[in-house]
Amino acid sequence: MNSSTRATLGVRQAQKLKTRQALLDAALKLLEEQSLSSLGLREVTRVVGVAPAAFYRHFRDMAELGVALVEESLGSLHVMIRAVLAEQQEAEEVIDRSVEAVADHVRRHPAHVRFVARERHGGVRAVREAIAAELARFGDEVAAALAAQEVSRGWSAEDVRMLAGLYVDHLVMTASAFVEASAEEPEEERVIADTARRQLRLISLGRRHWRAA
Amino acid sequence: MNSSTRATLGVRQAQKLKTRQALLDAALKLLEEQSLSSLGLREVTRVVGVAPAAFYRHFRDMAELGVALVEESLGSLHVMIRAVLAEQQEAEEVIDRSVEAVADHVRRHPAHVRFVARERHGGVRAVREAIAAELARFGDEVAAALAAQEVSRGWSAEDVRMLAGLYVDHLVMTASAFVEASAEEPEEERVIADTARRQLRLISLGRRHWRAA
DNA sequence: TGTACATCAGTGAACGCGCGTTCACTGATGTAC
DNA sequence: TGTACATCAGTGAACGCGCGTTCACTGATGTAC
Repeated sequence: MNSSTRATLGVRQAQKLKTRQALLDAALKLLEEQSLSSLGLREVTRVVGVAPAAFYRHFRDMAELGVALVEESLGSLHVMIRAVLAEQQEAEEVIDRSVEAVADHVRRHPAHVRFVARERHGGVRAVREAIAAELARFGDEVAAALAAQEVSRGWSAEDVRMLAGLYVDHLVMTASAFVEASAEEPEEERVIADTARRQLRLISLGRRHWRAA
Repeated sequence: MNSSTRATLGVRQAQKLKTRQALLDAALKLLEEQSLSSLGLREVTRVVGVAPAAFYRHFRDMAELGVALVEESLGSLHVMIRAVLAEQQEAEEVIDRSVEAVADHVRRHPAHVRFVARERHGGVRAVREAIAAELARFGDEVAAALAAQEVSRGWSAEDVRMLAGLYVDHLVMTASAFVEASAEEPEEERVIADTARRQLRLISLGRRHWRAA
């Protein structure tokens, strides 16, 4: 905790936040090897080094912790997406930068990416819904950026949103592929990046030849 | 059990297969609401109505049952994919038929589709690997079919495989979307089908304009 | 066909274990004056 | 600044419960003659 946080929140609240974060970190780490619906409250508190009952000072149950993890995981991804969208460059260059940004993001936050991939269709409804809602927001944001581009002149809003969905799905897919490969040979990472780039190039080509209906 | 099965296997083996199938069916049903890594052996045997220890006559553990479910789930999908690939028609028509086939498959086997979507990135390694291997086979098969088409003249094998991967990923994505929507309003199903068709149309357009490198 | 023995799918009781949740508590931090 | 009281994050013991796994068993089915 830095001094400004302490000054704003007081020692007690700062300590509480610290414990909360430790619970989130411990859970995220444990979730590399299992899924949320099988993660135990006691497992998490044991790693953190607090009594099991302390968990309830921060979360009602594991589902609530999961939703907090979704916010944390997709928050950082959101930042990355915004950065890529902000750049205005040649299509080819945007593709290269995007794939590199995704690869980099996965390298920096492998556990977050794995968590989202795993729980996107996982066994905890509240978490699935939180992920779906956040990915839908990404889609809207990408759609807004696409609509502003010259290539989209004459496109219907639905078509732009459809394309944005394709990009977001592709992003999640690529990130999942990276995170699952990372444990194996580094060569595989290059293959995934290369495939992702070619797929994006093909989509970009389809985009340019789309007949505005 | 029909008479030919009984004649081939004998009463005892036929009964054993029946129990095994009952275990698979019960597990699949329970997995609509949870994930494999949290599914208990006792839960499954309780639904079937056999003693917990009977489970071990059929599977070493839940992971092994999960792998059997992967075979069952992707086997039927495999049949569907083959049927679609076998048809030789106009691109537009192939798209419509494919999306309808996927929608139909999800309507017929919702639990299988949900299972694959959930466990594709789930917490059980053996099951993830079984799904990945089977989807890779689908990709190869789709690639072979694409390569045989006129449009692919001059394409490298890698590019064809890249496109096949895009199709398989899109199929899984669309199936997941259908199965998650089904519980809600039927209108949503139409929207998903419509989006899927337009995305496939855009990809098809990109394919036609791909410069053979 | 009938008999004697072998196989083996499923039983039911037992086990030790870790789980989620509750509760009254403690003691450091916060607040009012 | 100092004191008296309030707050509340974290404790530790206790609970009942369902879990996975083991084991010797039973009795229907299969096999050999």
